[in-house]
Amino acid sequence: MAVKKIVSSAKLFLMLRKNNKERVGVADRLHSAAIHLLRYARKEDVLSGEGPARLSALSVLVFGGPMTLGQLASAEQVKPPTMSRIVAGMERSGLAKIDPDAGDARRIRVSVTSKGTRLLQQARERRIRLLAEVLDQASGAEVEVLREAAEIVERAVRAAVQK
Amino acid sequence: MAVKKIVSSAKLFLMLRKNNKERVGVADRLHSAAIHLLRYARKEDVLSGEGPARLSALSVLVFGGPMTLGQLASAEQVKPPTMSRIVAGMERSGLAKIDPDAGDARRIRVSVTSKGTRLLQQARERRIRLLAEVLDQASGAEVEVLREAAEIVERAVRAAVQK
DNA sequence: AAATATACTTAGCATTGCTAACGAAATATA
DNA sequence: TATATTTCGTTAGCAATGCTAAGTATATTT
Repeated sequence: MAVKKIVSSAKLFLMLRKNNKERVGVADRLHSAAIHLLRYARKEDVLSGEGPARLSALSVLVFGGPMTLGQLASAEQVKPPTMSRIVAGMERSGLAKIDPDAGDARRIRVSVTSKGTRLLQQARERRIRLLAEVLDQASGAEVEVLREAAEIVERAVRAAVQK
Repeated sequence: MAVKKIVSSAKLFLMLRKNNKERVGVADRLHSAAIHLLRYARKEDVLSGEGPARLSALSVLVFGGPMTLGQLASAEQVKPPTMSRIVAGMERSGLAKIDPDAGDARRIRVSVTSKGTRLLQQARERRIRLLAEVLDQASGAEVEVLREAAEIVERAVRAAVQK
């Protein structure tokens, strides 16, 4: 089968030999599951009238508080020119506002507006409601497994990014 | 999931919290974890020289076999014009080839080339290797939780999409 | 045979990613 | 102090990827 052919390529074969068999297989499945989950969830985002990059940046601002453009770019793992345009778009839409930085005139301070907070809240509700409906397929025990898995992934990724 | 659409999103959110607090909370965490996981993994994809949409479509072709453009668009949850351009790009890059459908001259049959298979293998290796490194943060028991979680998510999303 | 439906393409728009090149401000160094 | 370097953000321009509207060609239905 095609799956077997793919996984047995040279470098992955080495990893299998290193006792990492379980981790590689899980990484593969996890990757696939995350893709399918988000692809399904993003259907709802269209309703907000804003693109995915703006919604994601808005989320960082709402939960992380005001920050400079560079910090926002770094948080979103995007280059400064890209974030510059995303912030400009959010400002045009009235979702964020820009203020000069107190101590450094090169920097700008980006913060979310009340409209931005409202819009993000609605978008989050829609996505999460949709995913919660998906989880109706799962038993209580399975939901508990998913809760633990989400925490494990968050912790591991946070450690990897920081490294 | 019988939910009246007349209810405002705020009230609906409260309803869900009341009736289904656990699932909504898990949906939220799962959503966030999936975003962070994929954002981290996509760093590696740049090395392939192809964009995410082409890599993803290529993956569908490799694992699902040759199919029409419409089937591919449906599998990727994208509209036909979008897939039309993605397929054209894959053909220009020599990753896929296009043949006329035997029984219906309106359709085109898209299949992966050996170059496409090779490129996908390499991209998969990079992503999965990176994620497997991330999983080094996790214990054996945690990896097992993740394996189960991936299966649960795949099953639930597949059911939801089909519905 | 004619009308309708389906499959795909083309054209045109917006968003989002990048690099290169620029300006302004802060910091380091001579 | 004066100059050089570094840092922060923007502008310009390219490519990819999402969409809708509209067109073409082929199948299907009436």
